[in-house]
Amino acid sequence: MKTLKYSRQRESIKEFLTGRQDHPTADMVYTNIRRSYPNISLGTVYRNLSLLESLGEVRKISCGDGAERFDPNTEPHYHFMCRQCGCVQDIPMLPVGELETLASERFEGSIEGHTAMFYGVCGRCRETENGRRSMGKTLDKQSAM
Amino acid sequence: MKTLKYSRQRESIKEFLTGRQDHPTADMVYTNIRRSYPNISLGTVYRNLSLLESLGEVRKISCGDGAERFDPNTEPHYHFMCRQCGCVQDIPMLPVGELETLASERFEGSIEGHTAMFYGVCGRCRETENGRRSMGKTLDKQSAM
DNA sequence: GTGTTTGCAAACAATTTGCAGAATT
DNA sequence: AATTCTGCAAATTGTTTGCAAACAC
Repeated sequence: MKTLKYSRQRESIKEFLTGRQDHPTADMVYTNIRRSYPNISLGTVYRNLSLLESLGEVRKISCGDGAERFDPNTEPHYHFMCRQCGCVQDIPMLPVGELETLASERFEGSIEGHTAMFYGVCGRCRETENGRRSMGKTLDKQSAM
Repeated sequence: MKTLKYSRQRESIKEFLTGRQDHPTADMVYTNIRRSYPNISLGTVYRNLSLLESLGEVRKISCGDGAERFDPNTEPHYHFMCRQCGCVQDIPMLPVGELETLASERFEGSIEGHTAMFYGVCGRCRETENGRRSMGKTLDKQSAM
């Protein structure tokens, strides 16, 4: 049998994720959880994140910048990624179901869902960009916290 | 200065990609190009793919299944990924620009573009699924060719 | 006690990079 | 001749896994 046992590590990973809306990577989760659990290992973080994902309690999002990101919000919704700072945010709009209808019309497979990713410059970067231009490297990884 | 010099390797990578609509990974490109250029190295394939990408001649698509895929079609368009066999296909529909308008309305950053990925079961898998059920592993990597 | 979860380290997979030599201009 | 590009191998990065000990039930 495959019963699920309690683990404070898993609990705190879930709790940490729930309190964030920046869609952290496994490594960001690890770095932060380490404050409360200095002995937790990266392996445990990965194991729990994928367990939580398969339980449907978190969702994984691939944004093509190397590491996967994790989202505590499992309701279908769209994302935005900033080409300047690389941050990932939620887009506060309802997914457009009609897209799937449109897609199905010309597609021979069955369509069960979809995701969307918007690109551009986030609000914070836009301010900076307006002030002083060309401040060196684009898309530098944001710090662990 | 940063001039671009001809290379038969790059040429053949581009040519190979153009002839495919299955969005191969770097490794698939490598395995196939090797028939014409047995000495080509994986590093060269990666270097050229990202060069071509930065030249805007191919597009990279991340579908969260480990490896990035490459698409010779740089026109904006949507993709589909089969949860059964993992294949990635184009969706023959025009991107819906209104999505960006909708997203902009409630978002403080600037939106410059978007992509969408549909999920479901592809036409070929649907047939198989109807015939005999539960044929073992789901989502097994497709062969290199 | 039985079975699940952890920490650690080693294994893996995908991608990048340094360098000397080959190819292009 | 000056640069760019290649092959090779080593290095990085992100993620997974085997195993003995720790923990939950």
